Amino acid sequence: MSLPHVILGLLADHPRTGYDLARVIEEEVEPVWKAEISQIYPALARLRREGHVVLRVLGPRRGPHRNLYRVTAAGRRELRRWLLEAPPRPRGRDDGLARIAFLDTLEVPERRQVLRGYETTVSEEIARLRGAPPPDGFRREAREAAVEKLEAARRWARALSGRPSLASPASSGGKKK
Amino acid sequence: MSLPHVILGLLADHPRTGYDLARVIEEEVEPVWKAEISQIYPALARLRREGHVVLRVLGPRRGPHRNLYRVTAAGRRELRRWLLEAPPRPRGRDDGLARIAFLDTLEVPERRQVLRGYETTVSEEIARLRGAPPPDGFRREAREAAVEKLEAARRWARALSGRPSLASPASSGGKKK
DNA sequence: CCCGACTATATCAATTCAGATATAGTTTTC
DNA sequence: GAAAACTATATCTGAATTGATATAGTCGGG
Repeated sequence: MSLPHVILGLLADHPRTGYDLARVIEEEVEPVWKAEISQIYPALARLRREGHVVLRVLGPRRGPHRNLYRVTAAGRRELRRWLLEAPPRPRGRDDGLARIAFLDTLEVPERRQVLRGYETTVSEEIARLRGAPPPDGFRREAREAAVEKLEAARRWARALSGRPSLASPASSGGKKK
Repeated sequence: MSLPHVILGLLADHPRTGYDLARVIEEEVEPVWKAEISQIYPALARLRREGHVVLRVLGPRRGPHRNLYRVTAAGRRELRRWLLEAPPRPRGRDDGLARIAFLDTLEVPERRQVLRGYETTVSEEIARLRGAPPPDGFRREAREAAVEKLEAARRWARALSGRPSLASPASSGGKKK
């Protein structure tokens, strides 16, 4: 849903090849959006069909031929339209938290183990993002926001696994049927 | 990737129908994982093929016939295996933040508008989750974690939109690349 | 000169996900 | 007593996403 617009946003800066887009997305946009190279070529083809980008082939004078994509005026309009549109509800999907949601079925020591595993995964991701060179402009801000979210998750996990008892939290309101 | 395991986790509690699973996922698991009803039936069929659940048909004595699914011992083993497995790196996809990453291309007043839009969307989601009756046990904890993440995003958005200047952030301090 | 690494474009199959639609009985409401 | 809403199962289309693979040129070492 958003990939074509992420591509338009990157191309708004300056023209790029598909391969280049894949690299920039991985290095600079990644925590906020990600895409495999195999997704990018079809997306570019579609953007081209819709007239949002144009393609210039750089002949194979030195190197393999390169397809350089450039945003059109229509592409910039579409980018603008998308930016001003209200974002959809957050997707909310977290493999790590999904595991924690079903911790009831494990013994207490194993619960601790899973929580530590989640904490580790989150910490690794934070370190990875903090270690990488920060992008410029609002791409940096957006990445920062993603890190803040991860740090909130880590704080939460630490607080929970630091609790003396990891008994199944009882329902405070009593059970309904 | 995780949906079959979420289903196993819910069935570990007690047997349920597909429709019931859809309802519980939406009401109790949602911020952490979500699934349309159209995803659940195929997932159940596959779990059945793999011997992780069995199906008992409740004849249409009163009402339409209901397919009640129950976890098998193999299903519980698979659930346990998945719970103890290290979670993958967080997916990191956020439509709202993706917009913010490309704010450079807009005029300053519009940047503020987009930030407010993000803040609103996040706030609405928090309110929705806080308003709904909390689930039991670790499902409640996991939802709480999801809310913490959302609140971190909101704090970040507020801090940014409260800034007097929303000029494109230069590589702060750093002397260019 | 060959090997491996890197740049580059591209396709394929498989899965996941979203949205819509079809059917049918039951319960609630006007 | 008819309409509307709810429970319930199920399928279909299309799009998004993932992971793997194929091709081919350039560049630096050994």
